[in-house]
Amino acid sequence: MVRNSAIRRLPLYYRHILKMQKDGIQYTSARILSELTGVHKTQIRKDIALTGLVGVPRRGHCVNALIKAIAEYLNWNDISSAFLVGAGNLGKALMNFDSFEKSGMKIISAFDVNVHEIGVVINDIEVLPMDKFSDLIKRMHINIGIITTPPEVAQEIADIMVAAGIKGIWNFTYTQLEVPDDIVVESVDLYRGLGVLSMRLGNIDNLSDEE
Amino acid sequence: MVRNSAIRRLPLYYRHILKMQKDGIQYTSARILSELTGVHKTQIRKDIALTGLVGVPRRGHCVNALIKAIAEYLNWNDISSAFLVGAGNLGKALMNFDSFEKSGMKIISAFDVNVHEIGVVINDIEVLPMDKFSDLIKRMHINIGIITTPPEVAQEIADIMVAAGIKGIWNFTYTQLEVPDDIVVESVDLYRGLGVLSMRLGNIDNLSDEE
DNA sequence: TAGATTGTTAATCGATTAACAATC
DNA sequence: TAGATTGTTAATCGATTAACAATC
Repeated sequence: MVRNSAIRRLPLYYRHILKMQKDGIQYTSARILSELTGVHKTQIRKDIALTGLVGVPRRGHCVNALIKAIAEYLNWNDISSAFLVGAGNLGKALMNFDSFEKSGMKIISAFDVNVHEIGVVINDIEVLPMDKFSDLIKRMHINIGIITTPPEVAQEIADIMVAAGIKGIWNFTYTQLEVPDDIVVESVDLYRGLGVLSMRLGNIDNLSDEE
Repeated sequence: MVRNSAIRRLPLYYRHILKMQKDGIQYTSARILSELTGVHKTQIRKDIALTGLVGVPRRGHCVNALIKAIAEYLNWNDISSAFLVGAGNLGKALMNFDSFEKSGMKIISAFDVNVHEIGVVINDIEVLPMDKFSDLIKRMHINIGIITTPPEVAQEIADIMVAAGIKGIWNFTYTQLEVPDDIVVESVDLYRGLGVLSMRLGNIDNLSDEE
């Protein structure tokens, strides 16, 4: 079983390597990537090894080959289609992220229950009424469901998505979704990061008070 | 040094305990929280111990005391003021999150370079021109800077924030910010999660192909 | 060749889980 | 009392880092 922590580092390397390609650099090494990202060089070697790419001693890795290997490993070449549910500001923000397509995902349509949002087109993505969701998702080959609704309805939406045959859910609410084991769920819980920020800032204040 | 991983779990318990309070439940236990969150019960005991709260054998922990202890530990009681830079959709989405105030942070003003956004008021937060940023931040007691700009300008904004005396940065771009050691940075990099989702979905497809 | 880098194995570190005495 | 839960110490697990032979 490959560890998620390794998979999470690969997009980081990827962006730096992409920049190197743009700058016309042909070869890079674990040492260089380590300096750029702060990740230990042995870690980087192991992560690259996951992709199956073999490097050249004394020269490092070919930038073009690295890009290809990482994109292939992360399955970023064949793009999954996604439906987004909840076309509020957060939903709209995601619809505006063009570069998701470079990361293996394309948002095809958005859905909302709010009549004021229906018909709105953002970045070529139309907001449709929620009651068309199940019908459309079965007809099209949609793999990913994105949930940007209020937390109270997240589980309900997830259930609808699973019933419609979705394979992966990107959940932007703090609700912990209950889904079958074969469904991949990736959650972004903003409050957890905010806890760290708030807690660490509190410690700084307390320290200076003690001086 | 307290581990970030523990701090990240506390907001999770907090929400479940808050719900218990709402439902009139007076006592809870590590076993119950474990069932709700999926976190191991010993882990939960250790995390609660961090807050300094002592439980009652055979009964568990008092819900009200737990809420108080976690909020205090995460420093969620004294609310830090924040300035947000980048009033696009993502920035607006964050401005609309009222519940951040319950998590120790309040967004006071937003800033943007786009003249069309200036003057816009969202959820009582006004969007001001970026050139007023440094002046205002020095006059008010602002601890947190939120970056929801395009990634290319994130470092520049971070530099301005640090120069203006900000103590913590919540970074929503994938740019890896370079800041002095005493600045707390919490980053939300959407692409890293998308890598996991895409990669795991690819494996599912491959597995079914092999059947 | 000399030296920088790879890839891998071993050691360390930290986080998670198991075990268990103490307690009400 | 009996039994469920706490809090803590010990054991395990996994991830990170160090060490080093192989290579061009």
